[in-house]
Amino acid sequence: MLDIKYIIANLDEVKKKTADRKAQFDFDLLISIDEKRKSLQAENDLLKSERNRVSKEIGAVKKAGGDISEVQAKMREAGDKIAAIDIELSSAQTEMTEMLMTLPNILNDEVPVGGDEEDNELLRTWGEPKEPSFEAKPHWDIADGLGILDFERGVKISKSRFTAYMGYGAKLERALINFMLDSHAERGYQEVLAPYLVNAEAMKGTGQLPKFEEDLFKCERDDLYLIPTAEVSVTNLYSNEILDEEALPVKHCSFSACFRREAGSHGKDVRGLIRQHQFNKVELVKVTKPEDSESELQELLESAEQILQKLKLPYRVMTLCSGDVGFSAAKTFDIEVWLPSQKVYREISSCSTFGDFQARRASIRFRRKGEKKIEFAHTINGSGLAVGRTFLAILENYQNEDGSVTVPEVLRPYMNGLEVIKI
RNA sequence: GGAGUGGUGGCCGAGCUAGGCUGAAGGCGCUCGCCUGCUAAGCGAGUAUGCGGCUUAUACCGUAUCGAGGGUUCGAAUCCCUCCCACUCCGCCA
Repeated sequence: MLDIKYIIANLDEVKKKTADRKAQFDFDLLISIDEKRKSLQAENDLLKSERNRVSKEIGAVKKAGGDISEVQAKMREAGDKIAAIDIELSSAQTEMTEMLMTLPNILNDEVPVGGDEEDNELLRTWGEPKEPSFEAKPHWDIADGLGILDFERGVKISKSRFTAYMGYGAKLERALINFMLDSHAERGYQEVLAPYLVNAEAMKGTGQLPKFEEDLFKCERDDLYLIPTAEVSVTNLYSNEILDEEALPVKHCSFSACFRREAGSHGKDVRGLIRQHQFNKVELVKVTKPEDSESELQELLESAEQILQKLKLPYRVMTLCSGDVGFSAAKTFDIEVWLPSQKVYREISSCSTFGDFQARRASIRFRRKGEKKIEFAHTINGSGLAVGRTFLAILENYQNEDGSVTVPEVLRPYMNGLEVIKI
């Protein structure tokens, strides 16, 4: 959420940045609601002030045995008026907040202006895409051959886009999770295991609600939502808190299953593990001071990249353009891993800084040592990495001509020393 | 799911069946100052947040907030209603 005061003071900039995203927003309406809200409050405060003053007097007079019936009647009228304004005021406040909750974050200046992912900019590339001497198979064929993924049975017990991992498949997935968590822990990230079901407040805090309800799985009768990413649960651990400066930066790594309805992506990536309703992910989450957020974002990006480097998987890093940056983010880097079967790079991580956007929504604040003033923190997060996509990238990049898959060296300690997955 | 207890400031904890002087006693913690050879103790002062106003470095003023929402009242932490949450016991269950 943006600060209404900031919006008013920097209206042109905010309008331009919103337009760069190709987002629609009625700023005139917002401003008029805000003005209405302020004048209502001024009027209301004045009346309440008067009421408080007179009420105290009434108490004193009554105690002294004086007559209060006349003032009482007058105050009754004042009370009615206050009640009426209260209703108007709170509806203006609600209206304003609801509007603000649908306004996307302001993009950082470095974000390239562009329409869609075609306009994303290449930041760097790591590793050489290997050219196998044979025709690279897609991961679903490899997995089928090895019996490590059971797409049919996954669908049988649930629905499409749900998959069962079998045998070494399950083990490889688990190895990846542990490997990733251990790697991040070495870099100072504290591990967190948080709830997968969260309330609407948490979803509003990180920006999934109110705008993107259709993307979420909801447990209607309990009024809880399945998290689409651990970002939601981990970031919101600090909601409505005022942190000590020394507690910053908060650095967490968190494994979770993630649940996404993938509304609007029917027919996309229907085969294989690329786009599942449920997938595993190790998420990195930071809460920082404003002045540290840029360097902490870079560090977080490197933390995500090191996983691919250790796994020796070729990748590239893209700076998302204005049209492709998500609603809550101020700037985003995507890491894309090489997939030999499709000969393309596919997203495997998304690392973003949110400025104080989420912190305002979730009310995550901090106080500098010796200062009285409270400031909003900055939040940062990124996948480190999407485990399912890492799994499939390994199958494709480490596949051998005979259908077996070599286990990346760094994973072998997590696989009881297994070097090759074969039939 | 059944029965019971309870939700007050960073924490503990008064106040809540006599509704006003209680943003809220007291204690702890913390901050600053004093004192002290050092530490401890002691002494003094301070110590919630949102919104609005005014300044804009502070300060200050108004208002709201004692789980949430609503009601009664001139006035509610205190009375009434609804909901939420936590804890204990029973049941169930990993």
